[in-house]
Amino acid sequence: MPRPTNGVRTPDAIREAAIALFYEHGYEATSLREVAAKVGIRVGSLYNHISGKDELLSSIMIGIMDDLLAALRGVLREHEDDPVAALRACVDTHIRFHAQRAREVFIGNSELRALPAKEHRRVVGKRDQYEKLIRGVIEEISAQGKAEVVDARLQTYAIVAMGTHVASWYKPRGGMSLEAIVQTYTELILRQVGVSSAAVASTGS
Amino acid sequence: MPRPTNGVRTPDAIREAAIALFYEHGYEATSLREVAAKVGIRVGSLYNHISGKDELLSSIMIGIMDDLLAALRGVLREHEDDPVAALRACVDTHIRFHAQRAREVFIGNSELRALPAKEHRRVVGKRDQYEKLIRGVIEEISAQGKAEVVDARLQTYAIVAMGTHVASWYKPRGGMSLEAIVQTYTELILRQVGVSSAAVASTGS
DNA sequence: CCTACCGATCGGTAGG
DNA sequence: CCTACCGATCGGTAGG
Repeated sequence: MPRPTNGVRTPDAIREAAIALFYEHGYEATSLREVAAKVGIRVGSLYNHISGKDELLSSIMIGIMDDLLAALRGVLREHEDDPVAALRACVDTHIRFHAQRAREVFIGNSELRALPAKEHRRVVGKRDQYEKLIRGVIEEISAQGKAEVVDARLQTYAIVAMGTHVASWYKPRGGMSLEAIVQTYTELILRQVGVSSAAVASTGS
Repeated sequence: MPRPTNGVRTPDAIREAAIALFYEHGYEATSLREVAAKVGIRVGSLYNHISGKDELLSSIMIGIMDDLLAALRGVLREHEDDPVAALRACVDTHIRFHAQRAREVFIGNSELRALPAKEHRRVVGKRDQYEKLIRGVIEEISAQGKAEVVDARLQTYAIVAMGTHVASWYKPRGGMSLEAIVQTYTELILRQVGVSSAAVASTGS
């Protein structure tokens, strides 16, 4: 029965503290005592909210993948009829998500090996689903003759890699606005997929 | 005075064992006892060859960056007169290096935060140099009017990100040959930089 | 949510 | 290169 003295629920505070510390020092290098200290409680009290350190990591990693998948699915539903517009929306969502939730995304990519086997498979499975959705859009564009696709799998990887990379350097108060980053990357991706100018213009921003 | 009983120098064996374990479990999750066991000695004996766990990590990370920089500089020297050919060579070297030395590259990207401040700065400095070299090539192509550069920094990032990503999935016995991966990524990068077909053809492989 | 404690393991050292 | 050991810290638990 945690006291919500400051308006923040203890489970949320634990999650936020864990994200900040796992991001900054890594999962293995973070002790539950540090997490507890950041929340303002003692280590024993953590166990009223979590079952263990690995479950804390698993919930963060599965949560971020679920949110990412949900965001992509939502965006695809809005553009079922126009794959070029869908690709633009995918890139937009992908880059924004990776920039805005950079810490969780970074954890998701760097701590996979720290997960128990079962949770490892779940996270990898969700990542595969995500890639398959983007790849499907690229193949649709190709099937409509609106792009010159060389290798849909590698071209999907190129998109994924950009997001991961953005998450590693983007800072909200950095030199470049998120809008500008999204716009530039969208342009690069469209070039890379070989979308013709006509197709771009017909759905242009 | 280590005995070279099996033809492998103990320092090399320690380095190889550390790379394998840091890659598989991470730096913090790897104990020096595991490293020693893999080499076939006891933990105390490690200290005849290393000064500490962090120095072991630092030497791996600085070593990989030095090798990567040297490879890129060598390739640039061969194409000083033709920036489009230089870019092709950069991508070739970048992808091959990241595929062939995937474990070290992965460590280099995931364990930066585990480095002492001084070594952290050194590694980041070398990475900045690397990016600056690639960016310079892109800007040269742009200055010669042979490409449509949108943002040289982000386009450099896109190249770097692909290599990092390749390092995360490439397996020598995987389904796709390294040759095919290099060829596809080169094509994608050239598209992305906006190199005109004529310029590509004039230096085509 | 706290105090007090557990066994296990860590990086590193002494001395040979 | 080995044995034997150090203090520190870890994740987790008992009992309140």
